[in-house]
Amino acid sequence: MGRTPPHPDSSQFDLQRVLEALVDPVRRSIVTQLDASGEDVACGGFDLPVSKSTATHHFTVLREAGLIRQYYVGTSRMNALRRAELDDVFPGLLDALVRAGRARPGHDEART
Amino acid sequence: MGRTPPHPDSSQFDLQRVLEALVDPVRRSIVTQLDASGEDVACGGFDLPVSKSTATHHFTVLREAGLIRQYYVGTSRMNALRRAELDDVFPGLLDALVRAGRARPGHDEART
DNA sequence: CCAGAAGTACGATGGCTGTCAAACTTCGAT
DNA sequence: ATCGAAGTTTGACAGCCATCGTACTTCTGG
Repeated sequence: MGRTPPHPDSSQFDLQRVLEALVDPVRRSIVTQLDASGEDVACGGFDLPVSKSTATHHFTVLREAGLIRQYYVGTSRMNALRRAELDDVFPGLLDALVRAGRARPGHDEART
Repeated sequence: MGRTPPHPDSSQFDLQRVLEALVDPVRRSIVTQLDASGEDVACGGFDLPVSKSTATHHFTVLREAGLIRQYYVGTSRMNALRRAELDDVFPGLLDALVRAGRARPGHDEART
């Protein structure tokens, strides 16, 4: 299992899938935190209001939609935002969402 | 019933709600068609792969999220994209989505 | 070698929501 | 005053998906 899980190529990105991934507040929070941090972040490094197993599920959905890239470092699973590829395929989308999340108090940013 | 139904003020727009509205392919198709047409369109003027009652449901969701404005003309219910207000509150979001829908073959544009 | 940390896998469950058909309401023409 | 067109309402139903706990796997540090 240790090895890197399957990631879609950017040529396979699908808008429907991406939106389904981003419509969940927890997942959007992950993307937002990742974007804000500017660095890759381990699963445990996020502030999420759900159990570990649920978090795993969300990371999987994000990965399969092509939003993040995951790789292992020791026992930690690191997560990287696939910004360049996303911007290439869906120009402006990520930025608009991140901006929107910042502007509106919204249900983003989990826990304190 | 004839009278205009309740519409949220742009100050009440909520990102979560907007995304929940736009994640459905049928609803996104409505928005896309509305954007492409440039004019207000009656409910019956859309090309949708669902029954009338389901369509009514989708229009309601879009209206309550603030994406469209609805008003009656005779027995027809007209739909207008609230573009300016949306652009104001969520800059770039609508454009990014419409562009993305055009670029990727995707599940948008219903029927032929 | 062992304990613990970091995740994953696996069911199970509950709630939401997209879908439809059928009956009803309104408005416009004829 | 009637018929049809355009939507709405209501209720039912099915499928999906976010969530959790528990058990399991792996890797690291002592």
